[in-house]
Formats: sequence, structure tokens, C-alpha cells
Amino acid sequence: MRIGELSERTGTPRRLLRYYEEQGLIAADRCPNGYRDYDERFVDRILQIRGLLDAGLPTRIIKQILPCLDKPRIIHFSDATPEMIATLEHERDRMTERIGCLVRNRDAIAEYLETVLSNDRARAAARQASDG
DNA sequence: CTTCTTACA
DNA sequence: TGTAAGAA
Repeated sequence: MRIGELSERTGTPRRLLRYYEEQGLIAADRCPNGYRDYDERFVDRILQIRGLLDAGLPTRIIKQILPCLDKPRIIHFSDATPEMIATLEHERDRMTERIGCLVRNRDAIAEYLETVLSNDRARAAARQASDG
């Protein structure tokens, strides 16, 4: 498939697809006309990349991890170098921090929503009581 | 019409 | 990342 189809199927802008390739995250074949040619496998590949990106991992780290998590969603290193272990630990901690931040923000919003909604309910109840 | 590359707000 | 420009 060409970049347009892959873009639609992964919800990823073409611009980004080309960017990922430029960063060495993916390597597409080329048609005789120069167009990039992707096979089904790329759909999943892109989704994995986006997932890692969403998790907050920098593309340079993803580039190293990607080849280690082909089919499954599991990262499996056959040659876990000390450096890699260290970077993974770092990324794990960053994710934990990020999760904590998300939880705090979600709770803050939830609390705000609760007060607003309870006020609405109170108002509706008062309206009912005063008959109109 | 779709994609390519390169460059810039 | 988005968008523009010019070519294929």
C-alpha cells in the first residue's frame, strides 16, 4: 500500500510517516515511480511506534526497542546490554512519573466536575420544590 | 489525483 | 508537526 492508505489505517499524518522513516524507525520499499510501498506489517508497526511515543518514549529510544518487539506487544531482548537496561529503567521511571501526573490531573478535573454537577442538581431540585 | 523532497513560520 | 512549492 502507499503512504496514503497507511496513513488512513493508522490515523497517522503522512508527514509523520515520512518523519519516522527519516528517524530510522521504519524502512519502506520503493515502487519504480519512487512512491513508498508498505505491506500489512507496517500497520501494526506504526501502531506500536505511536503507542511507545504516547508512553513518552523519545524516538531515539524507540529506534532501539522496536526491533525487539516484533509480533507480540512484549519487549524481549536477547542481548540486553547494561546500557539498554539502564535506559529502560530510566524510561520506566519516567512513565511512572507521567502516570502519577495524569492521575493527579484527572482527579482534579473529576473533583471540579463533581462540584459543578452537584450544584446543577441542587439547582434543579430547588426549581422543582418552588414549583417552576 | 497522489506522492516526493526540501525548506520554513 | 503543519504547510508550501515545484516536479514526477
